[in-house]
Amino acid sequence: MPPLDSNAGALAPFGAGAPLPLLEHLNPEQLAAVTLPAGHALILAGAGSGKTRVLTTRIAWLLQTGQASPGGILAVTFTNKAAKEMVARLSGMLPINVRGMWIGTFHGLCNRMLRAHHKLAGLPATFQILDTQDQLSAIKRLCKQHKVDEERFPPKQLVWFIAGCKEEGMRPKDVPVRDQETERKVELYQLYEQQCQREGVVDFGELMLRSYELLRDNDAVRAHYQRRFSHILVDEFQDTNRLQYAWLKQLAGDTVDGQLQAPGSVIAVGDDDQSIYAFRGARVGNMQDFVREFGVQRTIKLEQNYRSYSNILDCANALIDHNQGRLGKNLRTTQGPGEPVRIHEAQTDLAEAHWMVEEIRNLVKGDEAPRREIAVLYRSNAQSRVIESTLFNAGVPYRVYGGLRFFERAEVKHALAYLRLLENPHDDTSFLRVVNFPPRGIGARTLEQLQDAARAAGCSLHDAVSTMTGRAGANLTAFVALVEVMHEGSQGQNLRGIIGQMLQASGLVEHYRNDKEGADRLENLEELVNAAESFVTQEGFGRDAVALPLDEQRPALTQSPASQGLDASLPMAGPTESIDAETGETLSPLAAFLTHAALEAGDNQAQAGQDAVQLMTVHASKGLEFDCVFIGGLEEGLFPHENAMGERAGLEEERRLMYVAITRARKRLYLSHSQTRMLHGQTRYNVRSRFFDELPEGALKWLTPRQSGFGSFAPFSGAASAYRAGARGGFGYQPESLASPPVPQRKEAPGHGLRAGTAVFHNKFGEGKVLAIEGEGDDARAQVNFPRHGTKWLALAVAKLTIVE
DNA sequence: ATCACTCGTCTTTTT
DNA sequence: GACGAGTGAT
Repeated sequence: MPPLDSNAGALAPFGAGAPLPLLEHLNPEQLAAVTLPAGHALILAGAGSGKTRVLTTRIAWLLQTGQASPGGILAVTFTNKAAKEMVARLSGMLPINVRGMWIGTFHGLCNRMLRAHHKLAGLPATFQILDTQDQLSAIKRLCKQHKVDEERFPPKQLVWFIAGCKEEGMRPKDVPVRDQETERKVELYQLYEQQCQREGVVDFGELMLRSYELLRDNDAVRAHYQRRFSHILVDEFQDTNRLQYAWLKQLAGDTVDGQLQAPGSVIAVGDDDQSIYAFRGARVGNMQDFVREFGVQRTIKLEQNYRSYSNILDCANALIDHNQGRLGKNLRTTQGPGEPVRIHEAQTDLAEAHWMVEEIRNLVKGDEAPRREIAVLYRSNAQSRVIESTLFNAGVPYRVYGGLRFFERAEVKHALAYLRLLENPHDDTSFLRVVNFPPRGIGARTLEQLQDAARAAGCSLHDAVSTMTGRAGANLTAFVALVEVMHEGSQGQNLRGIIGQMLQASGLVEHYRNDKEGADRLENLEELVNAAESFVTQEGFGRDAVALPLDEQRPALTQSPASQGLDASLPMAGPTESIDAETGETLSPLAAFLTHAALEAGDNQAQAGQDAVQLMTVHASKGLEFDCVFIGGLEEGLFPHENAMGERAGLEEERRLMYVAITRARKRLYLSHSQTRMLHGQTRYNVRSRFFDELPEGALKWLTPRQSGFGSFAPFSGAASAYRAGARGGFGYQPESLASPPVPQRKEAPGHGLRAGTAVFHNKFGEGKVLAIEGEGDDARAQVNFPRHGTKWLALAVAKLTIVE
């Protein structure tokens, strides 16, 4: 989409001139969605139907035609990635400063609202956000303090319980108590809330719930935002939970006699067939509720798929048709049938991996697709191990999505904990995290005493330090003094200076420098300084973190009449001055950065840029697309997963998951299953997934002979279709007899294919050159020289080295 | 305080 | 089978 021509003609109100360039190349359904008249609407956007394009073009069109000002739009997504993408595309379409617009994640926007009205929301101005790790450690601490039997009430389960309550919008008093166990949990929920309040921290669920309550309980605030946001757009609506839906309703308007009086327009974009997050509270039913409660008049289906060939879409359509209660949608394409969907049966998980790698190499060799356009998808993370090692042995570069992200790494969290103490010394979670790290002679017993003292006095650990005596007291006092010194040293410094100073003064740098395995960690700490730097400059320390857009961040449609007199940066336009008074504050760069770190964990893509095969779970693949897709482990018990097969809802979600997986592929799709698989250290004999029987035969090509109807007629089909080896030995079920043409069991001989002079790539160290090889098999080591990190000996069985061609 | 050992877990995950 | 958390010994 070319950038908007900024002459007056192009900005003429809708209908006054030639068709807008913005609207070119849209199909009729897309055009209808983009130019919907004011009013609530549901857009059912199938996979690959140009959903993001429609969403962003709609916003651009609203702005361009003067129907909305930047400040009047609220667009909400689930992930930072999606929000960024929307912002990027929008700024490509219009010469607009999108920074001050309310485009972001649910949590990001809630945070923004709470920062602006922190007093009304009952929070300190500098409240910090607990991530899941922090939340768990806060709960553990609480459990210890209240002598909770952690056998009966595992902290993890409590976290889950509390998060679940909040997702349903329930405070402790709202939770129905059926039994003693629930009663105790509710009690702990309440204690946890008190603890968080005392420490000035909120978890993710709290961010959402507080923001909802702020709107619900405060007429002036609610009225203000309702007036302000004339256009609300929601992405991935099928993934919203009850609370998020309720939050949207508050923003949209007030309810009279069960019907929402919402003058503005709410556009919900989603796909019920791609709802795969029920396990974390997503409620597809919100789509039906939305239609009913908002009195939706217009529903538009985007069924034209621009991604895949029809064989692939036929599979997707046929599969999902087995689900009940769908809103109903069928993907179509004008592309031809393309290649058949290939199906392979392997004898073992290892053989399956070998087959995949062989196919991948052929694809790359035959120039069918670059490696980055090939994805291997799996249902559970455990499956990645075999595939990774096989790829590694074959010297095929690959990249695994998911895993530990930057701001979740231990050393980074340590550093952040120090920074948080600078902002708020009463943050006990952070206090405990670093009070003895690096070690300074403050042991568990001392901390127990300190916690008792703090509880007795009803104060923070920081304030309880003064009650401690003896050597322990002296050590604690020294720590508090250290924090105080760091705090004073940070005055008048920029963010980079503050962090640099903290890294030195805390002893973190010293500690990792003395640790022989600390090099990576030191590097990550340096990276933290860089992250802070780019946060301040490029990221413009703004969208999520700053209290509210201030004057210098005024977003405006430059040269556009539409923006005149309508200013996104005035949150409190209108007769609500009493609230207005609250909004003049900005967060310090440090506080803003800490918020950013909590709200956006960063990615783990150290090796971005490398042309590598993409490995990820099916969940992680949502929203992505690839030329060639492999889906492995299509076996009863694994996909569909055994834990989900019990009830229809669970099985249907598995089927949607499969639907998501299939629709990732543009050109080629490979499905595979294995007769046996190593799981939890035991070999399991698996039956082919029922999903194979739900695909249209005409679109398939069986690479290995199909065992007719085996999946459905297995002698032991049913809930427990996966059998443990040994438990059923001698049942007459011999994998050998059912085996298809034997998969060549190639022993990966020398495997690594490295020799002196080979150019290699390492996830951490980048490109380097092999100097020497030593040992064989699992003991093989290579000496590699990396320009940036010097020469290192790396065990090939451990280090991820790929050969650079 | 640090290491070595056992024990338990093991579907999916963003914020 | 493999990893992390928690515990006990030095």
